[in-house]
Amino acid sequence: MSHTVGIRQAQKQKTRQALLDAALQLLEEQSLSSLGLREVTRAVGVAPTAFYRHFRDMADLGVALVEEALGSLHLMIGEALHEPRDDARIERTVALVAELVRTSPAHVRFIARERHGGVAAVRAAIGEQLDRFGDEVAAAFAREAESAGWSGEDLRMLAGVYVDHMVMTASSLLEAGPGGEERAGALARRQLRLISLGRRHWLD
Amino acid sequence: MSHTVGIRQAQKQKTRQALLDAALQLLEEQSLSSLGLREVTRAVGVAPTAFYRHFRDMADLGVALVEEALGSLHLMIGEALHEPRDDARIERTVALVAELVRTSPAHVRFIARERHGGVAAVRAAIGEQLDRFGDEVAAAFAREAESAGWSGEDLRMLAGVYVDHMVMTASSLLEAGPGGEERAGALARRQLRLISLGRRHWLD
DNA sequence: TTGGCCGGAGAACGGTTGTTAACTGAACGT
DNA sequence: ACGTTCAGTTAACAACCGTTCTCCGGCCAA
Repeated sequence: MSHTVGIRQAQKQKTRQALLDAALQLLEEQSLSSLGLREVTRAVGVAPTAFYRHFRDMADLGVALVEEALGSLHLMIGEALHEPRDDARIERTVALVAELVRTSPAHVRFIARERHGGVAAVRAAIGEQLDRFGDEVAAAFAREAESAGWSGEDLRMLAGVYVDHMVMTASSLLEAGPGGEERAGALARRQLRLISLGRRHWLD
Repeated sequence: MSHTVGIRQAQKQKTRQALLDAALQLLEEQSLSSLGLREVTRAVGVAPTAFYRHFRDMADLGVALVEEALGSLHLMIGEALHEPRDDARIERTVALVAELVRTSPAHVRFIARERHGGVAAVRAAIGEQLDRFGDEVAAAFAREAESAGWSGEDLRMLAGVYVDHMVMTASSLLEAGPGGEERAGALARRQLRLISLGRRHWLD
C-alpha cells in the first residue's frame, strides 16, 4: 500500500495532528467560522504559512475534524444495539454516549456546535455521517424480530429518532458537567424508554 | 408608564431594529461569534460607533435576537397543545412549526445555530427560553385527563421531548427547503405519533 | 554522495477589526 | 426661548487577519 512511513511523512502527520488538536481545543469557546488560521498555528507554535501544507482553509480542517470525531464510531454503535432486551439496550446505549462524552468531550462539543453551524461544508459532512449512522441503526433494527411488519420508511424514522436522541443526549451530558451527569443520564434513559414503548405499540 | 413615544425614541428604536434585522440576515451564512460589529453597521448604513448606542457588544445583540425570536411564541404553543384529540394536536403542532419556519426562517435558523453556538450568553438565553417552553408544555399536559397518575418528573420529561422535537422539526424543515417541506412534515408527524404511543402506554 | 523534493520559516502586502475621543445638530424639558 | 440631552458622525488608533512570494535545510531516492 501507499502507507509510506518515512521520517518525512511521520513528521508531517505529527504537525497535522497538532493543528487538529489545537483547533479542537480552541473551538471549545468559539465556533468554527470565527476560528482564525493564525490562531491555530500560533497555538501549535508553527508559522502561519505552514497551515497551507495540510489544509486548504478552515472549512477543510473542520471536515477533517468531523471524520476524526465520528469516523471511528460506526463499529461501536452497531454493537450497542445488538443487545436483545430493551432495557439492557437502553442502558448500553446511554453508557456508550456517556463514555464518549467522558473520553473526548471536545469532539462531542464540536459536533453539537457545528451540526447547524455557519460552515456549509462541515454541516454537510456531519449530516452525511449522521445519515450513515441512521442507516446502520435501521439495518440493526431490521434484523430484530420485533420489527416484523414494519415498513422500511418507518424503520428509518425510528432509527433517525434514535440517532438524534443520542446526539441530544451527548450534548446535554456535556452541558450537565461534572455532578449533573447522573441526572442527565437518567433523563435520557427515561426518554429512550418512552420511544421503546412507542415502538412496541406502533402496529397496534 | 415610561412608554415615551417621542420622535427621539422612535428613531432610536428604528435604527435598533435595523441593526437587528441586518444582523439576522448576515447570520444566515455565518455564526454569531464571527459576525463583526462593522459588518452589521455597514449593512445598515450607519457609522460603526452608532452600534454602541444600542448594544454593548455582539453577544448583547444576540440575546436581543433570542428574545425577538422566541419571546412572542409562548402564547401560540399553549394554544396548539390545547387540542384534545391526539392526531389533531399533532397536526396543529407541526402546522405551527411549519408556519413559523415559513414566516421567519431567519429567526429559526438563528436559534438552531446558536443553541449550541460559541457565545455563552446567547446559549444561556436560548436554554432559558426553551426551559420556559418545557414548563408551559408540562403544565398543559398536566391539565389533561390522560396524564392521571403521571409523576411531575415524567411529565416534564415528556414536555422536554416535545420541545426538543419542535426545535428539531423546525431545523429540518429549514434544511429541507422548498419542495421537501411536505416530506419533512410527514416525518415529523410520524415521530410525534411514536411519542404519543409511548405516552399512552407509559403507565402499563 | 548527489540532486531534487518538500515541510516549514520569514517577511511583507492590503485590508479589516474593535474601541477611543471629540464633535454636530436636532429633539427635548423647562 | 434656551440650555441640555443624546443618537449619530468623523477621524484615528493599534492589533489582527488571510494570502503571496521567497528562501532554508533536512529527508529521500538514485
